[in-house]
Amino acid sequence: MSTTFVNQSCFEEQDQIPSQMGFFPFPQNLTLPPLKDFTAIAPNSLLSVATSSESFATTTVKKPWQDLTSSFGGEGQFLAINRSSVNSWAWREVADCIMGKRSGGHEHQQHVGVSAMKMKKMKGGRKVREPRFCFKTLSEVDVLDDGYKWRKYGQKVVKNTQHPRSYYRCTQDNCRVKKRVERFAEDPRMVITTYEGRHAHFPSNELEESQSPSPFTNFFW
DNA sequence: CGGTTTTGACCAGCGC
DNA sequence: GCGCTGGTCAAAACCG
Repeated sequence: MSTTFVNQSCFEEQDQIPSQMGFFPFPQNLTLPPLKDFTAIAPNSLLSVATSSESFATTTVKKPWQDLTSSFGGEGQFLAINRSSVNSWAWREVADCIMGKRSGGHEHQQHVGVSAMKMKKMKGGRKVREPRFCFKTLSEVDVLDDGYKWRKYGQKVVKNTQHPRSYYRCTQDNCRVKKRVERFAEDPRMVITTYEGRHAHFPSNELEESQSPSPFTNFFW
């Protein structure tokens, strides 16, 4: 099973990040709030989404974190992107781009730049690929707390990089979601996190809390 | 003692 | 076919 092309494609896309773009530091304390329904991502991070084996899109997160946290009722000190495939401005931008139905709506374009490109085709085109997305975050911590429990099952030094790539699998039974974590070769301050697959359950730390579930949890990653 | 991490071996895909 | 590379396995080590 070859799984090389997604990452490579993502990396190619980073050339399209505006050179003047600055990166905000990822907050040190990830304590509040827990990232139950959201995946933490710093402003100006690069978010790449792959929804099929055919294509993926990359969006640069530029919206001030205040806008997002207020619109989602959060109080945290960091930007969070809803994992849902709906109700997420960034996700919609990406989805529209992939579906090729990008239309007039210029409001969003003030905040988000989107680009998309074709992935390499699988040989034979037979294999079905899990949906996946990856994003870059400026962080001293390699593994960001996303609310799920992960078990490390491998580590590999990839070519032309000093930092190893780590492989994690969701510990939940019957959940085949995987993620990769690595340092960005051109800027080791940045962490690239790639998720593959969809969780068939809620985040583990959500079960321990008696809070009412978020309206977004119908579509979790 | 059970779950997690480490780490070398193994395997499959790809390019030459 | 062969070598390179990335992804996974699995046994041993580690840890609470």
